[in-house]
Formats: sequence, structure tokens, C-alpha cells
Amino acid sequence: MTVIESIPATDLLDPTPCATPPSAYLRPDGEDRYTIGEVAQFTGLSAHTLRWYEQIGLLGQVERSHTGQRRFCNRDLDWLELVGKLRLTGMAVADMVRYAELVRQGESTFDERREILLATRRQVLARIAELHGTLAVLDYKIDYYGGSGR
Amino acid sequence: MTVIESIPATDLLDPTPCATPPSAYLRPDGEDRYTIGEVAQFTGLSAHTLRWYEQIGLLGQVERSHTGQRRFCNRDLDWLELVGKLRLTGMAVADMVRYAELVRQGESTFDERREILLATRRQVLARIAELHGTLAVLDYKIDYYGGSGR
DNA sequence: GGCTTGCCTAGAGTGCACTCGAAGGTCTTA
DNA sequence: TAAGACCTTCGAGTGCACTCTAGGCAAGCC
Repeated sequence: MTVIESIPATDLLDPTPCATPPSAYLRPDGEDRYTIGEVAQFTGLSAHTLRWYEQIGLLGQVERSHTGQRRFCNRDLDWLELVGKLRLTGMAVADMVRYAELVRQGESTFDERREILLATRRQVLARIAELHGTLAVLDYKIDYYGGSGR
Repeated sequence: MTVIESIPATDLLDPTPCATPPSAYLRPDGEDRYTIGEVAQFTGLSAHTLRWYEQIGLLGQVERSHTGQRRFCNRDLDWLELVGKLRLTGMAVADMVRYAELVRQGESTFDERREILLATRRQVLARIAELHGTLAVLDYKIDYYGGSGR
């Protein structure tokens, strides 16, 4: 919960459109075929939720095995990590789907994507300020109830 | 939204159990009898929501006029202001109801109330840290999309 | 061969926090 | 005294983000 991550310089050159900061992959690229159960464990999302994400377009078409089972790749994990971060900001699923669609449309949507992220950034800053405000109220009342304990 | 409030020293002695930081009251104490519509306008909550809050015990018995209409007082506004702050922390309504019950039970519940607020405080701090983490990711991606704009 | 485990689909259900509608009573202003 | 804004209760509806159910397939193990 108290995760403030730093971003290694090696990642700053990553050319993929859905680049996100570092992940500890389960397997190296080329051998990256994960079952839905593995991904569920790795991301903390349920298998149900992962299927639902794909269904609503938040995940794009996931590859399938010859028997029709999903086989997620490292890139999918990257994307899910970003989705997780966006979810933490309070962004609505529908908005994330919109963003995912823009990613799928390619480079021509860079500007729009940047705008979305900038707007999200502003909302996060506002939310942080709001939380500092509630913190002041909480501290005031905690003091009233006999203080300390912090 | 960017409200970081300061608490005037004059309020620090307030002896009421549901004391909250300053409100700009509509009317001075003694003449503080507001209709539900006025309170709705003042708090931004709908009249429906205010009735629902009372119904579930988040608001305690609101006074009534001789014809049975609700007449809110400044104290109710104070309480609603606190509820608004707690709601901003993401506290569940059921938990706020629990807190309200403790307030109604009187001084013997001071310790328990302080514990609740301390726990909430920890959650708010964790949430702020989490948001700083998402901010780092957003900045990373915004840079990738051509930066600036902040 | 039978059992278990894990996966598939489509669609229904859940919990939260409101939010609204219906049917009717009351208050205010003209 | 009449219009219309505002009030009441009760219960149903909404939107979100999952979460689960049912019914079935496929692979691995004893």
C-alpha cells in the first residue's frame, strides 16, 4: 500500500506504446505464455475479472492455445500493471477502455492519450490535496479524543 | 477541491463530542432551523440522501416542526461536514454509522472513536502514498507521449 | 476408466451508495 | 383561495465494478 516507486533509467527508452515501469516477469520474453490462473495470482485480479476485462475491451484480444485457452504474454502483464495504476487513481473502467482503444489505434492518438493522462494527473493532485484536508480534520478530532497514538 | 484547511485556535476548546472545524453557518445558534432543502443546497447532498442518512442512523434524530417536517440545526450541519470528510477518505457508510452510534453513546466510547479515527488516518496516509506512486507512473508516461503540458 | 483440476462461455447476481417515483400532505406567495 | 413549491413515506431503480453460477470441455494422474 505504501509503494512509492522509482523508475530505473533503463526503462526510459522503452519504445512500446503501452510501456510501463518495471515488472518482475515470471518468464523471459519468448517463453511468456501464462494461463489465466497464473495471471490472476500475479496481478491479484480474479480470473473472472480478467475475462471480463478482455470482454469489455480493456485488455485487447489475448492469445489462445490450440484448445482455446487464454495465454497471456509479458506485454499483457505490463498493460495490466498500468491498468492497476490507473484504477488506483480512481479512473472509471469506461475511461480506461477508451484509453485502451486509443492505444490500439496507434501513434496518431498520442496527443489524445497525453491529454487523458494529464487530466488524470490533475485529478490525482486534487485528490491528494483533498486527502490532506481530511487529514487535518482527523488530526483535529484525534487530538480532541485524547491525542497521540499516531 | 484543493482545500487544505487550517483550524482556528478558538475551536480547539470546543467541548461538544461532534466538534468539527469551522462552518460558515447560515444562521446563528438559536435561529438555526433549516429545512431539508436548505441543507441539501448547503451540503451538496440531495434531500433524498439526507433522509436516507437519517433513516440508516448516520444522522441521528433530526428535530421536526409541529407538522412533522425536518428542521436541521447548526449541529447537524457540523456533523454532516464531518461525514463529508470521512466520506472523502473512502470510509464506508456502515463504518460511519458505527461511528455515529458511538458518538450517541457518549463519553465512554472516546477510546474506540479515537481508534477508528487513527485507523482512518493511517488509511488516508497509505492512500496518499499510493497516489504519489500513480503520479510517478503518470509522469513517466506523459513524458513518453511528449511531456510537458503540466 | 474415473477423478481432479483448470479452463471455457453466457448470463445472472451482488453490494454499495445513492437516486428516483408515486401518491399524497403542507406551506408560502399573489 | 388557489397555484405551485416543497414536504412526507415506502419501495423500487440505477450505475458501477465486479462476482458468481451453470453447464461443459480438456489434460494430467492413479
